[in-house]
Amino acid sequence: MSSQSPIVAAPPEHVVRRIRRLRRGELPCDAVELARYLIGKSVVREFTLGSAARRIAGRVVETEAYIPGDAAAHAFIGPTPRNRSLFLERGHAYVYFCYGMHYMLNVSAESVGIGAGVLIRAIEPIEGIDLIERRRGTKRLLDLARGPGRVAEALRIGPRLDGIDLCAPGPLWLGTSVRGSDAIGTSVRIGITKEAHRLLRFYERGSPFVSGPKGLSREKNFL
DNA sequence: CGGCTGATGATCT
DNA sequence: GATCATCAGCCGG
Repeated sequence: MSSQSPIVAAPPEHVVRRIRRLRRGELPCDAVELARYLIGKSVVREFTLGSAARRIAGRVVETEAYIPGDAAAHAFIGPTPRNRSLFLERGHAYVYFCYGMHYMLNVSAESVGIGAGVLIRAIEPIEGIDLIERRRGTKRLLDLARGPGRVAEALRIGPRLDGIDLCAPGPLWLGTSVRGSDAIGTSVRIGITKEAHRLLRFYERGSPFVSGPKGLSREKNFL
């Protein structure tokens, strides 16, 4: 596989329509387990464009867990106005602004009052690809949502979605997987300096939609 | 393909 | 004033 266009086909519309919203009870009540669980699941964005209802959906292929007591986690310093969504019951969105220009989507983990989350680092676009291309300003499929900043831009996620329930009907929710997922690889997390040795990044093995240095997503990381 | 860097602003010390 | 859970663009091999 080189720099040529990848052999990846989005599922046809009738398959995509089968996505069912995940109930909160289906989400593991543990950030690490949740991070693994979310690989292969769907993220669905619903919004109106002009007067038309539109939908964008993707398949999660890469996550990172930020666990209680983790110095690299935003929740580590305790609740603040910025990170309060991390302390919500599992399955809520924590959206924050980083590096002055990117938003990032996390799914709160654990139970109420415990600050933990799962960063969605990459998704494979499966529905509304034309809308994503327009928003992202590129037609390169692999660049549409590879990396957490790109995920948020692809899904039109901004500060207004911070704190919303991802297990309820609304503009953004988690759904079942549209296709069986491959084995899950593990590695250190990307872009942090504290707690850098912890193996809390998870990704779908072999997926070209996964972000980060190639060496982090190789065979050797499969346990 | 890999490595480097400037952009750009909220949050916290 | 430093520190970011980043990205696009540019440069070299």
